[in-house]
Amino acid sequence: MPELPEVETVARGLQKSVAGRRILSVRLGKTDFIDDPAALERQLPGLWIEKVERYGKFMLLRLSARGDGRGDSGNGDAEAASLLVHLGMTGQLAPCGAAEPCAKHTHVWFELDDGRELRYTDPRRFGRMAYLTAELLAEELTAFGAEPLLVSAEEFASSIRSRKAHIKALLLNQSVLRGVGNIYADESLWRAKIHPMRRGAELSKKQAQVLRRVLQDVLRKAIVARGSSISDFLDAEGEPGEYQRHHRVYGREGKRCFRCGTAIRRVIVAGRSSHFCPKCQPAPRSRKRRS
DNA sequence: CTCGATCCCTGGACGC
DNA sequence: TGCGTCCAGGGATCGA
Repeated sequence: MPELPEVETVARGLQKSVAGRRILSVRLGKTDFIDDPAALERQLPGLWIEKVERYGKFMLLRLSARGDGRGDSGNGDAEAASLLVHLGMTGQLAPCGAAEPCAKHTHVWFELDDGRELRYTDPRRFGRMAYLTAELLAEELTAFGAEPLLVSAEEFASSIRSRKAHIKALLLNQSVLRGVGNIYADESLWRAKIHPMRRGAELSKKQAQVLRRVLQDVLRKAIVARGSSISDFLDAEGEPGEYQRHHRVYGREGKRCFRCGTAIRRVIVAGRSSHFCPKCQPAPRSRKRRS
């Protein structure tokens, strides 16, 4: 399940393996996850992949019509377009030899100028792909919140403490922070000793400060470990990540808390499984019942 | 505007 | 062995 560290891992891999290559042709299978399939087929052939970047959980393949691989001078930038890719739950984007057999659920093939193909595979098709001009891309990206690894303490605290929603929902909300998903939300709440159903506005300044620090720490360590491979995440080289070995609560319902030994519990918050230690992460006071 | 519930999709786990 | 059911979850959408 690609979240920020997994997408960062894939983007870095693709930056190494396909940046500087030219797209010769595009072939499409199922297209219900593509904004405008015809635009891909029409616009991409002939363009160079200048650079692969991450934005939240998105990958941005920066394209150009010239392709000296240097971004470089001149105009043209007004024309610069990007391929936006979201891996959803099960998406994979990786290059391979054009002659290699295709994995099941391969839906997009980009023929490259070096005999390889960049292929997109996604069984559940929760992902998204779109060809966007610079202008449309800029518009698209305004909907997202701060980058978790760059957000200042002040901005983080104010965006959380001004909200009444559950803290878990806020961490998952891409217009608040971009890139955090279920695993890293649970892991950072456990480290910060904050119950997932606490309200954003309930957090003290100190708690917000701690939460930001542990979230950044978890994300950085997960990037070093090349992400978490829970079910089927593989990076652009086809390798699994290692960070699942460091999980403290995610997927550990019924097992002992690493800090206090209490059984880890799971509740649904914001429609998602939320794992927490009932002792280390005390529940908010429930308003009803007093004897 | 804010928040929460529902739905999309497929493969894997599990019960009988 | 096979069939049915449930669950995983990012994000779009809708209603309160």
